Amino acid sequence: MTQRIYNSMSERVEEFTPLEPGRVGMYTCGPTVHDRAQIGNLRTFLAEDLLRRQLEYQGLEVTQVMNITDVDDKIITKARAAGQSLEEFTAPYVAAFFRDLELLAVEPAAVYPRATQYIPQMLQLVQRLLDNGSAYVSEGSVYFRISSFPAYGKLTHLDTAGLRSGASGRVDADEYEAKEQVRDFALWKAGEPGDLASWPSPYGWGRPGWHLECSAMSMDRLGETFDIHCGGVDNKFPHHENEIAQSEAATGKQFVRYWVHAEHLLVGGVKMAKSLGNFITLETLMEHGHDPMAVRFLLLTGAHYRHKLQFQEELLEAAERDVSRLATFWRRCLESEGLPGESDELVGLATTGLERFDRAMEDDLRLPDAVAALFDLVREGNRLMDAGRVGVDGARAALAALAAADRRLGVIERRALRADFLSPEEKALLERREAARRARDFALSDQLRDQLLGMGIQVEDTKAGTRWRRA
RNA sequence: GGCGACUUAGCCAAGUGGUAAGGCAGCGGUCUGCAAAACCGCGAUCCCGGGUUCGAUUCCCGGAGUCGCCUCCA
Repeated sequence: MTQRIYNSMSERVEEFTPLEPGRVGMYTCGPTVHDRAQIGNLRTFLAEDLLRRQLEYQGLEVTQVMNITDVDDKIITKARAAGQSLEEFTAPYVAAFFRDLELLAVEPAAVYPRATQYIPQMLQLVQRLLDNGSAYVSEGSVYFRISSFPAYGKLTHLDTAGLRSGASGRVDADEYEAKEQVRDFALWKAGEPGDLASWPSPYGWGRPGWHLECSAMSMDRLGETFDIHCGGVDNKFPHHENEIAQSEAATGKQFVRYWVHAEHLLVGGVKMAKSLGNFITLETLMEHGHDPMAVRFLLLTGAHYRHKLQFQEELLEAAERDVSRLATFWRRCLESEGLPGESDELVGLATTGLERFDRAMEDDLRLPDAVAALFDLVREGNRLMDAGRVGVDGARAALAALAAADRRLGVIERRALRADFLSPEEKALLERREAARRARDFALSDQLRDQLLGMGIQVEDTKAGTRWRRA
């Protein structure tokens, strides 16, 4: 019943034991709000949601912190171009981000601190680093002196001395002139007074370097050593490596105990990214008629979180069928309450099904495997129900197992219970069809059924009577 | 150039030293007035070549291909 999780630092699956029994501190790198999140970003947040839900399922009390980066070069450039303040420019993207999370049933973090609210804490951290010789001031900026931190590179296992600076072709060499060494990174960037992103500091006006905020916020909210730090794989280097350096150099303590990284979402074989122009947002998918629960299901179960996931919009159709199948079975269990049936093979199947699900989840969140157990349960449950061999106990047990799984999966109940109501016109159509069908006027009955389907209502005739659902 | 990951049926994708989950799609049935939902049946020499082993898809070596990171990145 203990959780196992892959730790990027050790490069192996480890047993998870929190620093403080029963409580977990979890920091998750959040969005930089210069644009709408694309679904590759969302995949990472969903993986983090899955981990958090799993830990809570195991009875742990999780304090999750997710930062919002509301000051960085892109934001500054765009805000300046729009003639807006940082706050004005980022507000709509912050709102859109929270809306996406809510649509995807992501459980809210305890706090969402923003970089612009943490300037004092960041400056304190900079001062500590200057005081102990880990940093230096140069031309109004402050840089971290990597040569002072021998463990640098321990997360990504890179030999930074041999790094080919600029190998990615993304860096302008001029940027390095003020540094002692090319690999040193900025803690504080010199700026101009009165600029839309400039704060006073002992080193002059300026703004924080990107890595600094995560160290300042995480240690402020979770302590100088905390349990879990998550993010996308592309944040391992340099972001997380730099966080480790500046945090551990400042405190002399281990910064993070377990590093958890989610893999990329690929499209057409390559990483989905804003800069590549191959990105897609949740909003777009919804405009295409896709259900957010299908998006959640696909991003979470389409592949294990540490594996790349090939996104194709057609896969969402399959995901929709999957979610619908689970939700249909859920409702069928609800409706089975009170049926006589025989007791009750389904009770045992529900138990073993959930055990299989839990076992897979405990082993580094192997959700794709866990879901297979769920589908086995659904198939068996349907089979037994078709045969009239399910009673109250079985239905309840199956429902309980599904609910337990859904505490992690997070799609079944939401889909099963989603607002289902009929407009007066729809209701009238349904009643007319009922009357026609009773009169065995199948031509009219079928025509009305087609009409309803065109309106998104699937009509089903069962032994127990006619029912309907939103297709 | 350095480091790392991946390669399993039409598609997505689990997994194991003893001949391979699940889903979607497809085909054939059952049920239904017809559908829908559901159920039953049908599909894989696990990238290639060596090696270790009684036995490898699973471990080791080599090769091919794809992808990621190497200071914007989830």
